[in-house]
Amino acid sequence: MAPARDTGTLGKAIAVLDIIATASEPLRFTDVLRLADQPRGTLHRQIANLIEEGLITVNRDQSYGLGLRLLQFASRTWASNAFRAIAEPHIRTLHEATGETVHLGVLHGTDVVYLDKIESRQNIRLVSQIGNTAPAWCTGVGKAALSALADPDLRALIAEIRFTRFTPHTITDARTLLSEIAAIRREGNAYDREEHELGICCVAAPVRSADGQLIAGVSVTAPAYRITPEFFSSWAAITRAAAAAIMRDMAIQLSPRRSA
Amino acid sequence: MAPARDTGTLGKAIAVLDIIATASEPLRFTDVLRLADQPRGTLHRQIANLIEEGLITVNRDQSYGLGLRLLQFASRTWASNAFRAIAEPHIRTLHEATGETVHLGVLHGTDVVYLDKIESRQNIRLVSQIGNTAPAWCTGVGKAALSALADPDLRALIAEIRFTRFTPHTITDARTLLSEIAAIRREGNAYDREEHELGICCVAAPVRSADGQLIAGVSVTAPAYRITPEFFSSWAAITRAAAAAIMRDMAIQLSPRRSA
DNA sequence: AGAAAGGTTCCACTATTCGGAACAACGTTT
DNA sequence: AAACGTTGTTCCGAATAGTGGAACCTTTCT
Repeated sequence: MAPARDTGTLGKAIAVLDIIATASEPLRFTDVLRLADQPRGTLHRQIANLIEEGLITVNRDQSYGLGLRLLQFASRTWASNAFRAIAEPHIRTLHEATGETVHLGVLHGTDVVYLDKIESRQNIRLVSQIGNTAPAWCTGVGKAALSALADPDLRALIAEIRFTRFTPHTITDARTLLSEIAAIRREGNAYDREEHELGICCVAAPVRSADGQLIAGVSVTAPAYRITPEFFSSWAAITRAAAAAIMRDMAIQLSPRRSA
Repeated sequence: MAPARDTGTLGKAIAVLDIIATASEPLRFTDVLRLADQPRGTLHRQIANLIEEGLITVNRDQSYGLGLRLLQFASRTWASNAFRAIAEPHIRTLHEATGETVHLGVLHGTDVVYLDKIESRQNIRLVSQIGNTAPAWCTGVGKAALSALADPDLRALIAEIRFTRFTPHTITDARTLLSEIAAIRREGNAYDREEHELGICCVAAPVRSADGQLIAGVSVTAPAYRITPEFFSSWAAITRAAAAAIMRDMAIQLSPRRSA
C-alpha cells in the first residue's frame, strides 16, 4: 500500500490496519498475527483499539474487516480536496470530448492514487475506483506524473520501485522506464500500451503544481480494439490541454489558500 | 462524526484527525489547538505522527487537510464490504424499477452512513455521497434502520440524539420519533417527507441481519414535486421487496463466512 | 476424553507519550 | 528600529500507556 515506517504507537496501529486492508481475503486473529511481527497480547490490544475507534469491525466468524469510520473520513477527504475540485470541470470536459473513461490521479510514493474518474458509459460503480492505488510505472497517469518530477527525485523514486510484470508489455527495468520518461518529457504525453492490463490503453499528461508539491496526471483510457492512431493522437493533444487548464486554474485558485 | 471516547494514544490521534475532518474549512495549527483540548507540544507531535502516516497533509499555507491514505483505505473498505456486495444487485433492481435515486445505508451510532448509492440520471459525482453521514432520525434510511432495532437499544439510542431542526418538517422530539417508528414497524416502510432537506422525499425499508449485528436500510428518493401518491405507495412495496431480498441473500451467503 | 489450535486476560516492566517551558521565526505595533 | 504578540517547533524530566511473556479460557479436531 504505502511506505511509512511503523514507528510510534500510531504507526504500529496503522501498520496493523494496513495488513487488514491489503489482505485479499478476510483475516482472523491468527492470520494477522502471522503477518504482523508482534506478540499475541500486544496485537490483541492493538486490534481492540482499532475496533474501539471504528476503524475495523469484527465479522461474525471473528475475521476482521475495515470499518465504516474509514468511509466517513474518505468521504470528507474527497469532498474537501481542493485539487480535485479544481480539476473536476476539466476532466469532465475531457470526458465529453473523448467519450471515454478519464482519470485523475496523484503520485503517492511509487504509486498513483486515483482521485477522480468519469466512466465512459455505465452510470454506476465508478466509486470502486476512487482511492484505488496502482503502480506508477505501468499506468499512463503514473508515468506522466513521474515525468513531472525533478531528476533527483525521479531517480530516487525509481530506485524504490520493485518492478512486477502485469502483462507482456509491462516495463520491468529502470533503464527502459527512464528512457520512456525522457520521451514523455519531449512529447508531453505518456502512454500506457496494455502495460498494466491487457486490452487497455491510455493517453495521459502530467500535472504539477507550481511549487512541485503536487505531482499528478490526467488520462483518457480505452480498450485497445477501439483505438485508432488518429484518435490516439487527437486525444494526446486534448489531454495535454486539459492538464494545462488544470495547472492554470491551480495557479489562480491556490495562490491565497489551500492545496491538495 | 461518531462517538469513540478518545482514550489511549490511538484514540487521541483519531480525535485530532476527526477535528480536522469535520472542520468546515482548513485549519491551521492554532485552530486545531483551540478545538483539541491538549497542550501545544503534545498536539504538535500528534499531528506530526498523523502526517508521517499520510493520514493528513499540510497545505502550503500550513493548514491541514486529509491525506490520500484515507482514500486508499476507504477504497478497500468499500470494495471488500460483503454486505454492500450482497445488496448491490438488489438496489440496482430497485433503481431500474423506479428510475429514481436509491440509497443503501447502515446505522452507525445515531447516524446513518451511506454505503452505496445509484443516482437517477447523472452518471457522475455519485462518489461524493458514499461514506457520507446523515442523522438517523430525519432520513428515510435512518428511520427504517431505527425501526429494526430492539426496543431497549432503540430507547438507548434515541436518548443520545441531540435533535436539530433541518427543515420545518424535521422531527425534533423523542416522543414523535417513537410514535413514527411504531408506525414504521406496522407498515414496514419509513418515509422522509422533506425532513432533512426541503423538496426531497423518500420511501425506505429496514434491513437487518439475522443476528441483529447489522442494522441498515434501503431507500428510493425523489424530489417532492415528482411524487404522486400512486408512485409513492408502489415504491413502498418494491422497496420492502428489495429489503427482503437483501436479507434473504444475507442469510444464504453469510452463513459460512464474512459479514459487513 | 484428550490434545491442539485459536483467542483472551493479566501484570510487572519499560519505552512512549505527556506537557510545561524555552526557543525560533515572522508580522505588527509603538 | 526596538519591543511585542502570534504562530509554530524543539527539549526533557515525569508519568502514563503500551509491551510482551505467560497463564488462562474456548472451540475444534482426533
